[in-house]
Amino acid sequence: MSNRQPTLDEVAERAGVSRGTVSRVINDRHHVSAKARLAVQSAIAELGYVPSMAARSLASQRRGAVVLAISSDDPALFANLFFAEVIAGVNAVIEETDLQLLLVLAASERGRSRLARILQSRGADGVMLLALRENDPLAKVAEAGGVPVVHGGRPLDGTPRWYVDADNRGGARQAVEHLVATGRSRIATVTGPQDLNAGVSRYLGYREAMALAGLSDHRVAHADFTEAGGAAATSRLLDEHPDLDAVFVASDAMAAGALGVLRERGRTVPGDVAVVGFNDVRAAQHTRPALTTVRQPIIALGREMTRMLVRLIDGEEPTPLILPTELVVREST
Amino acid sequence: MSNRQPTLDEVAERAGVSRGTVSRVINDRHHVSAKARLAVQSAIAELGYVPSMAARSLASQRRGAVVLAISSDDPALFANLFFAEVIAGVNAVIEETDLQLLLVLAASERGRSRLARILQSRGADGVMLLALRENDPLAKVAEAGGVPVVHGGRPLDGTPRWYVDADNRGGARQAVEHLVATGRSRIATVTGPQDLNAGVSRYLGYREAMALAGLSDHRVAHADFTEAGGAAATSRLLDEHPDLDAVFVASDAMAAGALGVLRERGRTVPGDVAVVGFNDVRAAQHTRPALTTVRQPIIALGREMTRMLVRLIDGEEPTPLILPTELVVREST
DNA sequence: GTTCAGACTGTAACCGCTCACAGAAAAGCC
DNA sequence: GGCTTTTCTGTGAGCGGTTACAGTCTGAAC
Repeated sequence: MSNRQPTLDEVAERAGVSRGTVSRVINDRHHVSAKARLAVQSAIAELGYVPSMAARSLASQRRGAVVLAISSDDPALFANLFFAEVIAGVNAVIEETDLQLLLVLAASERGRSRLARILQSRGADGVMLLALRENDPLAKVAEAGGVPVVHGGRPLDGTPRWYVDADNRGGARQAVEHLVATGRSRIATVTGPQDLNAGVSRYLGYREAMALAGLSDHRVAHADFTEAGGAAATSRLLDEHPDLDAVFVASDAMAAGALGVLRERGRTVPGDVAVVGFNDVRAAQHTRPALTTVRQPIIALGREMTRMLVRLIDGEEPTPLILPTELVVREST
Repeated sequence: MSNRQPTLDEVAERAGVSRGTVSRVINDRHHVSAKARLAVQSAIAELGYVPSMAARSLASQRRGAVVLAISSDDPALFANLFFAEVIAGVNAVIEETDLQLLLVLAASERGRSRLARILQSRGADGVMLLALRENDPLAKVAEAGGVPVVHGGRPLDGTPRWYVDADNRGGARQAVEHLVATGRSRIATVTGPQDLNAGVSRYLGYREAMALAGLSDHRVAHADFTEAGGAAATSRLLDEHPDLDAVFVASDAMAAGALGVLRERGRTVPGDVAVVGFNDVRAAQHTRPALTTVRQPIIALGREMTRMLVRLIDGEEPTPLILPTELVVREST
């Protein structure tokens, strides 16, 4: 059944031309007469010819594939809507090209060496990198591969040449400004991990907005982007600053935890305390009260990373991109 | 910087042997003297040699890659923890091999033809298929590729030769038996879509358990696995069968909807009505009351699919696999 | 001391495509 | 019509491996 696929030579013979001409038609090159092109095209159609990736990439020295490397291989961490949405965005662009998408989950040493092998075996024409912590060795591995690397989100240490990031700082500022505008002044924040750019930038945005509004920004608790962490941080916040009337929580998961603690502690939301989250994950609509939050264009992040990488592969020189965020006001403010 | 990678010939020369011998060492074949093997190995280490995927797959006619095809390219649908967890499981096994993982999101015609191209260009040694609805054309495309195909979950029409599935029927039966054991007898069910195997099997399990317990299984409402659908179905159920004292809901998302409706209608859970869900998504712990549910081993699903595919590629003949589910009792029963 | 099986090694023919180069055909010019 | 350009086409040498085959070398058996 699995009859040998036809080869370029068979197409050439059938079309009555030479191998070179068929190759030119396939790769849409100039210097092919209309007649020859037509003959080749119909031969291809009749034979159901599809060029062999392997032969093509051996001869041309490019691979026709890119890798999406995610710095996480703990299933619990990877199993995260964020990644799923990024992948959806990446896929949307990949589909328009004839590139293939290689997925590498690479937080461990093992995963990293897999990526290194792929790159060294000329296995990909480019890399997209996601979710890097401070000093993540994955970045070095990727950069050493000799192919373009696009970062999703800036790593904390140093700014890579090419990246796409959400406007974390601006979004945080927006959120806090909204709180100020609705009459809050003793505004606290629960931050994300401070070894992650998103954590730092959102905290920075909070401080900027507070400074601009002439408010004190000392009501701070650091957490880790998880629901439990958010709950604990909120608890500390209430202990230390019982007067707070609003809290900007740097992720929706943490905000869910915060809402729970506020309820337990007898504070009404948004009556006593207004709450703003960050990310706009689907669950944000289902908290009670529904969460006001900053929407991050995650799918667009994936899409734009991929566009940027494709441009790099084509030899262009794109510039880094910061995607705008958007405040979504619901019931919690 | 991107200095040409060393080739096999350079390794051969440095080791003072022929190309063939180097190849044998790399592929761990017999008939290589210890001396030659050692010389080659150190030459490889010194040169940092990594074989070229492209050349190797051209010559050997295998690709060193498998594709995971997901029948969904609507970002909203794909952005689903289910898929993320499957991918995590797949990755865990892939990491142990030297296979690469190609991801194809293929619900549309375009996605499907991409998969077809990959297979026809001998771009993969095997395919894993996920989330097929009745008559999903993706299945045909995959089967036509001439490489082994492993299904994740049985499609509704026909049983594929190789698949891994969760024990949907058994899990449903377990759930209902639990309700019976805790003293319920007027047990209703909200089903999933009946063009999806999971929907049908869970309904079947419900009916089996009811029959075994000698109870009537006529309290049924069909829905679509979404929260809104589950809410609407529960509403209908309460209208038509106000006497029900328990409901087995075929997914957690639908169960969340059901809990909302029950609360609105003034029924206490589990006092008046016990509720069991299915899947054990993370959110199930956060509903109020926390949801009793059937845990599906999603990561294991990905893992076992991949193991099965690897065996097939190695020429073995694995048998289909049904993974056990597990009842997780929380507050709603 | 032959003979011979068996372990090792080298050789060379592919695998299916790309691409630089050279030759042929067509077009443009005087 | 001859000559130069320009456009098209064929040719052949790789790309970097795998693998069948043939040859070499060993030690054991006779």
